[in-house]
Amino acid sequence: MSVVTRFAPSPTGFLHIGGARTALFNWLFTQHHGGKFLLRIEDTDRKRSSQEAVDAILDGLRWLELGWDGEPVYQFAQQARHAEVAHAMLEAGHAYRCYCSPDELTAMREKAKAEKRPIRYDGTWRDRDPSQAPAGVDPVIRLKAPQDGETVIDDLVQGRVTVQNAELDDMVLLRADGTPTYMLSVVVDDHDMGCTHVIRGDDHLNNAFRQAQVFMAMGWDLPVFAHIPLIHGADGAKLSKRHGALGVDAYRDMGFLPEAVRNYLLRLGWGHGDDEIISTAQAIEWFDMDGVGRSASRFDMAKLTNLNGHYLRNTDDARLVDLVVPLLADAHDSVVDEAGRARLLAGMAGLKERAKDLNELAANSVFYVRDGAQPLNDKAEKLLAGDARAHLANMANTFATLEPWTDDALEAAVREAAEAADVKLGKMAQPLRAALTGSNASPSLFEVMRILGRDETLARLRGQT
RNA sequence: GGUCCCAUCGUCUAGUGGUUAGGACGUCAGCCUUUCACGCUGAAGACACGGGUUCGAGCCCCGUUGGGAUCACCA
Repeated sequence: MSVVTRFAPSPTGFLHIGGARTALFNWLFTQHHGGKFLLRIEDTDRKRSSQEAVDAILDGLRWLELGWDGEPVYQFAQQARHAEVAHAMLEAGHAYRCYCSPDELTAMREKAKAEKRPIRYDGTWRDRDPSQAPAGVDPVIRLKAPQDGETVIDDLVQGRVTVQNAELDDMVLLRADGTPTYMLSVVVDDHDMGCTHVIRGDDHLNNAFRQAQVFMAMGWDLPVFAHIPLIHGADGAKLSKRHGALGVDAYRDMGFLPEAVRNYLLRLGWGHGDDEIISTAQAIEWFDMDGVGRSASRFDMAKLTNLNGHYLRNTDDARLVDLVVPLLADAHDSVVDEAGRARLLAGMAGLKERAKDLNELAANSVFYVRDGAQPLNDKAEKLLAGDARAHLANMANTFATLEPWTDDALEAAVREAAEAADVKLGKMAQPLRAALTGSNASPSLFEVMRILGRDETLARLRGQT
C-alpha cells in the first residue's frame, strides 16, 4: 500500500513555524516512503479564512521547497459530501437529531461545572423519539458514540493511547444550519483523499478518538496516526508572536536560507544519533516516525542562526550574489552594476565566512559595490584619528606604483611600511581597512584591495586624506 | 477541575538494566590572526523528587511535583 499524507492548515493566518514543521515531517515521510503528499485547505470557518492566508501558506511551502502532489483540496467545497455522510450515519443509526438549544447546552455545561462533573453533552436526545421534537427548532445531528468500552489509537509517535468511551460525548456532526463541523469534515476528507497516515500536531490527539469513532461508524479503514509534539517558545510557554511564532516569510526576511530552516526544524523533535548537519537528501533517507520524540521542544533562535551560518558558508558564491543583489538595492540603496557584481562574486568567499544571515551578508558587502570614499562607522572614525590619515597618504603613493597588484605584493608593501614606521602591522592595516571599507571589520585587507583594484583603492584612500 | 501526553546539561538531543552519562548550539578560557569571522583546543554544565523491582536503574513499575494539550453548533 502506497503512503498518502496530507498537510491541512486553516487559512486564518500565515504559515507559522509549527505548521512548517508539521508540513516538513509529512513531506519527509512521503518522500522517504515514496508516497503522495497532499494539501488540504481547511477553510470551513468562513469568517476567519482568507485568500491572503491561503496565498501566504502556499508561498511559505514553496519557499521551504516542500512541494505537494496535485491541486490543493478546499474543504469548504466538500460541504455537500460531508452532509451526505452525516445523513448516511443518521440512516444507519450511528447518529441522531438533537433539538437542544444553545441556551440549554450552555445551562447544561454551567450546571456540570458547578457540580464539578465532567463537562459534556448528556445525551438528552440520544434515545428520545423524534416525535417529541419541539416545533420550529432546527436540530443538529450528533454522533451516536459507543458508551461502553474504550477507543484505542495506535499512534506512531505517542504509542498506544486509550480512552474510555464514557469520557467521550456525542459530538455534533452537522450544525443546525446544515453545515458540517470540523470533526466530521476531517474524517470524510481524510477518507476521500485516501490518506493512509495522518501526521499532525499533538493538540489533535484528543480529537483523534472521536474521529476514530466516525471512521468506525462508517466502516472505513482508520488511517495511521502520528501526533507530533508542539513547538514552544524559548520560555517554555506556547509559541507566541514574540518568540518565534512568526510566519516563515519572517524567517526569509531575517535572511535565513530555506535549507537551514528545514535542517533546524528537522532536528527539533527528531534525532538521528549525533547527527546535526543533515542535508535534505540525507533526511529523506533517514526520516521515519520512530525518531520523533514525545516531548515538546523549545524554539532556539541561536541554534537556527548557527545552522544558517553553516549553510551560508557552504553555499555557492554565485547563488549568494543573486540573493544579496536585491537586498543591496532594497535595504542599502545600492544598485549593483556589472563591475559591482564582479567584485561581489570575487569577494563572496571572504564575505560569507563572516555572516550568519543574508541581511548581515548584504550589509557587509556594501563596500564592494559603492564606489568612492566610504561612509565611516564610529570605530572606523576612531581608527582614522591622529596621524593615521598621514599614513594613508603615504600608502596611497606606495600603491600607486606597486607591481604586481596581488595579495602577496600588497601584504609585503604594507608590512614594509609598518616596519619602516616602526609600528605593528595592525597599526598600519586598520586605518587602511577603515578607509577602504568604512568599517573596523572586513575580509582580509589585501584581498579587499586586490578585488577593488588599484584605481578604486587609491580613490578611497585619497578620499579620506 | 475531568481526560490525555510529557520529564537527561540553559536549549536541541544520544542513551532501550552494567557508560568516566556522549554530541550539537549557547557560555567561558586559550590558540590562530592585520580586524571581524571561520577553524582548532580545553572548561563549566543534566538524568525533577520519593518509593519499589533487581546483584545492579537515566533506562522497568508506582506515587509526588512540574510542564503541555484538550474539554464549542472554532478549526
